[in-house]
Amino acid sequence: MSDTTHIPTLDDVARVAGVSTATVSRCLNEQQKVSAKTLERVMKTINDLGYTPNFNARAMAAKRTHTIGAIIPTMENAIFARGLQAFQETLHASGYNLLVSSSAYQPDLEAEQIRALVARGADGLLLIGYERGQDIYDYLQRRGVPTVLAWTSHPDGGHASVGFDNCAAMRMLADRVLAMGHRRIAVISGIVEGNDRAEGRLRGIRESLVAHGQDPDALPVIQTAYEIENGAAAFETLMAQDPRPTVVMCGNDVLAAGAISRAKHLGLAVPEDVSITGFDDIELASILHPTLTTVHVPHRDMGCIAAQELIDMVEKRSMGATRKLEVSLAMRESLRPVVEP
Amino acid sequence: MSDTTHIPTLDDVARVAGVSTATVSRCLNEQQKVSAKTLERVMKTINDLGYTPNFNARAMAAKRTHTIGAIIPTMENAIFARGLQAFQETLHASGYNLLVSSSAYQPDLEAEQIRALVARGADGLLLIGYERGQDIYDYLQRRGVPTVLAWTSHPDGGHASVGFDNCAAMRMLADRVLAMGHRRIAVISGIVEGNDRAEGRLRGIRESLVAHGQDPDALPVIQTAYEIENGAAAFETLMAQDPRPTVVMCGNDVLAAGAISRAKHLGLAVPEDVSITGFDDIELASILHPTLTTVHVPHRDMGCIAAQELIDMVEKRSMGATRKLEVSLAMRESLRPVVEP
DNA sequence: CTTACCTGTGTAAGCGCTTACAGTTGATTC
DNA sequence: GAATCAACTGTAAGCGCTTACACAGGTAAG
Repeated sequence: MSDTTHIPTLDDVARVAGVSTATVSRCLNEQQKVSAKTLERVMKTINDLGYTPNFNARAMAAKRTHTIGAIIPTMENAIFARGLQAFQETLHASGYNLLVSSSAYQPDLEAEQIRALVARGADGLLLIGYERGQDIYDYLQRRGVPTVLAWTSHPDGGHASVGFDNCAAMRMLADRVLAMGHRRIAVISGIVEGNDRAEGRLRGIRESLVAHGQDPDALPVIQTAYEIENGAAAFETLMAQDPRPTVVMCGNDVLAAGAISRAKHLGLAVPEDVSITGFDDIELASILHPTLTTVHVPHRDMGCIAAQELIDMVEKRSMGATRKLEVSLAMRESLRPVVEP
Repeated sequence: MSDTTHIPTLDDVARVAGVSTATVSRCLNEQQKVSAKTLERVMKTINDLGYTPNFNARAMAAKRTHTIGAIIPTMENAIFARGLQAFQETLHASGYNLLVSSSAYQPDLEAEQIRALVARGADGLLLIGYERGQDIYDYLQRRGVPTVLAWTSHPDGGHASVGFDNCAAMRMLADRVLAMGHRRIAVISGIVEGNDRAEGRLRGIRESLVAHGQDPDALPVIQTAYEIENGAAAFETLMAQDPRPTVVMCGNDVLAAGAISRAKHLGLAVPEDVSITGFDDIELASILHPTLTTVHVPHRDMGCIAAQELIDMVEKRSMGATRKLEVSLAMRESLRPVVEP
């Protein structure tokens, strides 16, 4: 046996089956255009030879890849896992494949990955949030790549998007916190720069303060990357103030998990000594001790709808709509009313 | 402005810059073969035109993609996140891109994705575990695709692999559990069928029991998919036995997190009423309450080494070695000695 | 018996790159 | 001054597919 094993091509199949390459191609892509007899013979040959179509050649000739690209800010924690899973499942059901990249919250890396996915021939793209350079939107438009923005709700509906209003959502939670009598609020926020979701959430708290006659500029805020350890460190810093905050509102559940963990180390009881809130309602939120009060985001719905929207744009060249989903509060143990002294 | 915007190709660049396509290609791939003057002019043209090379055409002509594929069983939880992140970073540093798919622990889906990645021209593959059909290994060999197996240590070193001995690792933990006086052990295992890691871990416990003169067949075991909720449900079932186990050993940290959460709901104190152990030492393990005693796996090292190994195999056509990493016990609060009655 | 049409198949022209090979030029050597 | 060579650059042949178009043969309609 020679070691120069030949990888079978469509030509090989055609030759062995005694038909033209066009017919083999039709057997693969448009079976109804081929007679039953020919189809059977060709399929048998394909099997015998162990032939697999070359994806790149296919993409090149057809100018279609049935591939959708998605770029998410991080894969390290579960923030996007559930939504992306639903996105993937919906795509798969319609015969599309998903290619995922992580941008590590770096705009230039995201730009690079967008170009890479487009260069690979992605039929459409899913991006998180709306805040990015106009040049990127121009590029996407020029290349004619349908794009859906998720996890956000674009202020002026210039783009197709599926998400929710981060600001209004967090404001709803802050309203509740204030209604419970909390007046000394501190915040652990994600990095706001270049992240419209984090910015919106923080703004929601400030707006709520204003509506309740509080001074938003007096609000203690620490911005930090979404990692458990960062949440823990920020919590400790915030609790060193005098007087201590009665509640620490976190930009997401991961930061909140860090805060709760550190509270325990510091000998602080949650919620007796200090209340803590999160955002996202990932699985983690309900197994923490205490269970975490947070904003519930319909991740699976978001993923499904985004996929449907994108497929529609790809196949019908439609414009793509703006879909706004409702969020709700998940009231659990980690938040409770201020006790009068 | 017409709406039939043309996407610039290498030909366009060549024409505008007044050189041949070969020269443009050289500017992109082997700059040292081009004169400084030509290079500058071509690069300027590329910029002016906003040209991006077509990945598929490139892959086709060069028969190289600088892309590595990885198929992991799940993206839903963080089990593989850290290792994969390290894998990705190491690849990136050497100019390779990573394509990730999730097989959802389904062997046939994994097979399908292997073919898909090979069809896309992946230069190499990372797979988790060694247990899969011989046909897949044959296929990979025939296509000449270098492959590294990770998260496992293949019994007979027929394949390149980077991992650890799941059986020995879990046995080490079980030895410790037994040394602490526990005799009523129960196990929440991952699904063993088609998962050599889960099988090895379970076997490790049994081997330890035998070594300590216990009957391995009397061990209560529940097999379930790696999800928090499943761990919780299994825990409740196991604790319904009479007499109750004094320790519940879990196949990984995710199951353990579910067990701890359910223990709280049932009013059982951990570790006072029952000890719980995990496996993997993901970030979650140290923020649980109580903190989780588990087996620490060097995920980052594993990812880095796997990447280096794979690149070496791709570029030097080397055979690929078998690398076995050491694991250690992370002794935390959730496990404690049995208290004499 | 034409004419028209439908079904199934083949021919061949690309898709946008890379690269072996073949020049062309100017500098260097004897 | 001819020969040699190095440094660039161009020509053109694919890479493995899809698909517009052409064509053959059979059926139905006039």
